[in-house]
Amino acid sequence: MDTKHAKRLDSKGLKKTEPRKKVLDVMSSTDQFLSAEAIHAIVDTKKRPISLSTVYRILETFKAVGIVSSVSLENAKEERFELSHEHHAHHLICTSCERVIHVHGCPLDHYEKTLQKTHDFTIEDHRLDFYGLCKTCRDKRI
Amino acid sequence: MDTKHAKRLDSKGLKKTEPRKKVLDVMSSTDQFLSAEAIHAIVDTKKRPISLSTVYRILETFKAVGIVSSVSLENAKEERFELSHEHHAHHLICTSCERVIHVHGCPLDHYEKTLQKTHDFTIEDHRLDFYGLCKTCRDKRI
DNA sequence: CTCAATGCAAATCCTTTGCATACCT
DNA sequence: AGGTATGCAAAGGATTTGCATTGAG
Repeated sequence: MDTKHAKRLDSKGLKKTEPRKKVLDVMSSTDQFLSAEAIHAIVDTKKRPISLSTVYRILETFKAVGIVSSVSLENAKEERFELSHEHHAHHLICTSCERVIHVHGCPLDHYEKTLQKTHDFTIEDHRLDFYGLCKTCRDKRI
Repeated sequence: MDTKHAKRLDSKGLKKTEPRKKVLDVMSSTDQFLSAEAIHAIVDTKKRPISLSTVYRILETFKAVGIVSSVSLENAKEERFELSHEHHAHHLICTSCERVIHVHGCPLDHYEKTLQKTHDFTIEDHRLDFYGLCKTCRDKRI
C-alpha cells in the first residue's frame, strides 16, 4: 500500500512526506466523502499526529494535481474530499446518514452533446448526484 | 411587481416587511445564482439599506418555506440562492464568468428508476449541473 | 545543504446569534 | 398591544496564512 502511495506522489512530482502518506492512507481506506476535519481525526489516532492546517494544505495540493476531488454536499457547510477515480462516477447520497453509493456509467453523453449545440456552451464536466434515503435509513423510519 | 411579492409572502403566512420585499425584488430581477453578500450589495443601493444578517435571516426563512433554493457551486465557498422554479431545472455553469444558463426538461426519469431498483435507494431529488465555458468566455480565450 | 513542507497561532471569510428596538397585523 | 422581524455587534465554524522550524532529495 505504501508503495502505491509513494508512486502516486512520485508521479506528480510531490515529495513523499509522512503527512501526505498518512492522508492517502486514510482516504484510500474508504469510498466515502471525508471532510478535512474527519481526515485529521482519523489520521490523528496513528502515531505522530499531523496538524489540521497541514491536512488542508495537503488536500489543496492533491486537488491541484488531481489526486483528490472535492464536493460540497447539500446542507453541509464544509467541503468533502475523495480520491479521484479514473472513471467518472455519479452518487447516491443518503440525506439521513450521508453515506455515499458510487454509480459508474453515465447516461448523459447524448444529452450533453445536444446541450452543447443548443446553448453554444462548451461542457467540460458535469456533476450528477441523487439525494434520498438508503435502505438502512428508510427502514429505520417510523 | 410589488403585488406579486406581497402575494408570495402572504401565501406562506409571512409578514410583508420592507426588507423581505427588497430581497424578492433583487432576486426576481435575475436568473443568476446570488450570494447573500451579492443580494445585500444590490439591495443596498436602493433607499434604506438592510443589514447583512437580515439578508441571511430572510434567505433562511425563504428557503424553509420554499420561496428560494440554494446551491453550492464548485470552487465557491459561499452559498448561492435563486428563487425556486416551479419546474425542475438543470444548469450550465460557466467556470470563467460563473454565469448560469437554465435548462428545462430532464433526461433522467428512466435512469432514476433503474438506480432506485439496482441500489435499493429511494431517490427524492437530484442535482445535475454542467460546468464549462459559455460562448462569450470561450471566444475570449487565446 | 537547500528549498519545500510542516506546526502553531493568529487572521480571515462566511454565517449565525443575542439582545434591544422597530414594525407588521 | 403583542409578537415577530430587524439592526448591530459579537460569536462561531471552516479555512487560510505568516513565520519559525523540520525534513526530503
